[in-house]
Amino acid sequence: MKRGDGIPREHSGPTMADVAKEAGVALGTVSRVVNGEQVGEAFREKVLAAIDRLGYKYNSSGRALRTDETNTVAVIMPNADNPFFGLLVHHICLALGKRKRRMLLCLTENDRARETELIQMAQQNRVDGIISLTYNPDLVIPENIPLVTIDRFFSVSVPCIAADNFSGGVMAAKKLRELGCTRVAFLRAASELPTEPKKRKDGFVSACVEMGLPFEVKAIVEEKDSFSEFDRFLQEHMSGGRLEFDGLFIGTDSLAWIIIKKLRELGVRVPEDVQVIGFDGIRMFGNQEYAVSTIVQPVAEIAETCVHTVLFRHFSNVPSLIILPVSYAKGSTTRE
Amino acid sequence: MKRGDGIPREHSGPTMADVAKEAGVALGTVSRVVNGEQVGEAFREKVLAAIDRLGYKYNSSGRALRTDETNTVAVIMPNADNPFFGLLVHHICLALGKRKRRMLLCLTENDRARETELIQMAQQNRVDGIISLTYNPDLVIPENIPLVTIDRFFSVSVPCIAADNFSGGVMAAKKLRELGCTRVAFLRAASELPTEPKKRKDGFVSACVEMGLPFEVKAIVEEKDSFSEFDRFLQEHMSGGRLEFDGLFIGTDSLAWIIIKKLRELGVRVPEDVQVIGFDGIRMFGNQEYAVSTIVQPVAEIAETCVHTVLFRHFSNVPSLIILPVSYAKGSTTRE
DNA sequence: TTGTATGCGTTATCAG
DNA sequence: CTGATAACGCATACAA
Repeated sequence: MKRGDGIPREHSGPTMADVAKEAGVALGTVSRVVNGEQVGEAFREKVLAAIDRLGYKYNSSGRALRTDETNTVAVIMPNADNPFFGLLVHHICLALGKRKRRMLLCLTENDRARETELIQMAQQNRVDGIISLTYNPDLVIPENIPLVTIDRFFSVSVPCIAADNFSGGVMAAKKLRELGCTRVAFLRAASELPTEPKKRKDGFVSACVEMGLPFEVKAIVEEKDSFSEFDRFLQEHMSGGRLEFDGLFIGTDSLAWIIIKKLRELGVRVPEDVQVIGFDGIRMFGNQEYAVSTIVQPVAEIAETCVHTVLFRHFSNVPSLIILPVSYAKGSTTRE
Repeated sequence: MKRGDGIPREHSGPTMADVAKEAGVALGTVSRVVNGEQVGEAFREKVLAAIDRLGYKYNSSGRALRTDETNTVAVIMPNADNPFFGLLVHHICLALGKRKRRMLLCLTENDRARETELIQMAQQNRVDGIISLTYNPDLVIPENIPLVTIDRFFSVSVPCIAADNFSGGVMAAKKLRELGCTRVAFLRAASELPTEPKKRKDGFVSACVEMGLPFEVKAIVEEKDSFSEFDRFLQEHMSGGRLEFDGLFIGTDSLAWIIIKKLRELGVRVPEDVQVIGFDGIRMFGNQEYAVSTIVQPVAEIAETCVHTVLFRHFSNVPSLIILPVSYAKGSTTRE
C-alpha cells in the first residue's frame, strides 16, 4: 500500500490536546509554547519533547477560525506566463514570505466573471488582504478586506501602487533626443480605461513639446483594434524605403518586440535606422540581457510596497496613489 | 468576558447561525443549502433570501477545520521569473481553478532550508496536496499529504510527472540530421542529481550513435562549474575561424540563448554556420515566437496531470513515473 | 425533509 | 505562571 491511500484522509495527526496529555500539562500551556509566549522552562521542555515524540503538526485552520487571521494574501493577476506578471508574482511571493505570509495565487485570464468569483473566493477564505492587478472597470471592491491595486486607480480608499509612468515617458523622450533622434513617435496598445500606464504617453508628449522634438502618436485600443493598424501606420510613414522616424518609444517591451519584427519586414534596421525604447524592463529568460532598450519598472519595490501596504491596513494613513521611480536600461535597440 | 457579551465581533461577518435565525430555519438547513444538498424549495428560497439580506459570506476555515479538507494545493517552485516556471505556475493555477481548488504558491529560490520550511508550512495549512519542482536531493516527503513532483523521481510512492526528455533528445538529433548537419554537439548545464531532464542527453546520444552522426558532449555541473567552460569548449572546437560543428542541441532554451551570444562573439552565425535546437519551448514574452528552435515541453498537460494526480490520491493506482510527449517547434535558429 | 447537538483544533479569558 | 473551559463557523450523525 502506497502513501496517499486511505480515503477519507484519516483525521490528521495529534492535536494540542494530545500533546498536552503526553506532556502532562494543560492545553493552554501547549498553545503558549507553540506561539512562543512566556512559559516556565521546565514546562516548555516537556511540551517540546512531547511535540517531538508525537510528531505534532500545528493546524492553521483552527487558528484561523479562532482569530480570523489567515496570514494569507490573495494575489489576483491576469496570468503568469507574461514575463511582467511573472516577475510581479515572483517578487510579491518573496515579499510575503519575508513576513511569514502565504500567497494565494488567482489568475483571471482577463475574464471578468472569473474575477468576481475569485474576489468572492478570497472573501470566503478570509484572506488578510488582496493585491489586484486588473483592468476590469467595474470591479467590486470588498468592504471587509484590505485591497490594493497595481496600475489602476479606483478611489481614494483603495491604494494604488504604480511605477512613475509619466517620468518614464519623459525619460524615454530625453534619451531618444540624447541619442540623436530628430523625429520620433510613440506607439501603444492599451485598454480604454484610465490606467496609470497611460501616463507614459503624457510624459513622452510633454517632454517632446518642451524640447521641441517633433513627434507623433499612434495609440490603438486593445479590445477593438487590430495590430495591423500599426502596419498601416508604419507604411504610411515610410518614404523612399526609409522610415520617417529615427526614434520610437513603445508602450511595452512586448509591443516593442512586435513592432521591431514589423520594421524588419519593411527593411528598416534597429537600431541603425531607428532606435527603439520600450517599457517594463523585461529580460531574456528572466535573468539575461534586456529584450529591448527599456524603461525599467521597479518590480521588486512595487511588490514590496503592495505587501507592506495591504498588510498595514490602516488605509486612512496611506496615500491613495503611490508612485515608484523608474530607470532606463540599455538593450540592443539603441546606439550608445 | 465572552465575545458575545457586548463586545461586537471584530471583522467576521454574519455566520450560518445568523442566516438561520434570519430565515427562521435551522442551522443545518443553511449548511445544506450552501452546500447544494437537497432541501425543500420553500426553505431553500428563504435561506437564499436571508443570505442575500445579510450579505453572508461562507467561511472556509470553519469547513476546513471540520472536514480536514482545504481545497488548496501547495505548489513549490524555485522561482516564478524564469519563463518555464512561470508557464508551469500559470497552467497549474488554471488546472486547479477548473476543479475549484486554490493554489498556495511557494518559492524556494533554491534554498533548501526554505524548502523544508515551506513543506512544513504546507502541512500546517493542511493542504490537500503538494506539487513540487525541486532539485533538493534530500527532500523530506511528508507522510500525510499526497505529493507529486515534476522532473524529479524520488521513489515509487511519489509520482513523478515529466516530459519525454529521452524522446526529445532523439527528436533533436534526428532533426539536426534532417537539416543536413554532419557533426553535432550537445551542451548542458545541470545539477548533479539524477533528474529526468538528464535523459535529454541519453536520447540525443543514442540517436546519434544509431544514425552514425558524429557528436560530442559538453556537460557542466551547475553548482560547481562556470559557464566559461563553454567558452573554452567552443574555442577548442574552432578551426580556421569556423566552428567544427554544424548543429548544436542544448539542454535548455535559456542556455541556448547564452551559447548563441557566445557564438556571435566568435563570429559564428546562427543558423547559417551552425543550427541550434534548445529544449523547453519558451516563447518571447510568453506568447510570441519561440526564442529558439526547440523541443517543446507539454506544459499544459504536465500541469493538468500533476493536478489530476495529486487530487486523485489513490497513489497505488497511479504509475510512479508519468511521461508526456514533446514536440518540435521551429524558431529562427534552424534553416527550414 | 428539517432540527438539534456535538466536535473539529485553536486562542483567550478567567480563576487558581 | 499554569490550568480549565468557552467560543470561533461549519458539517454531520442522529432524532424528530
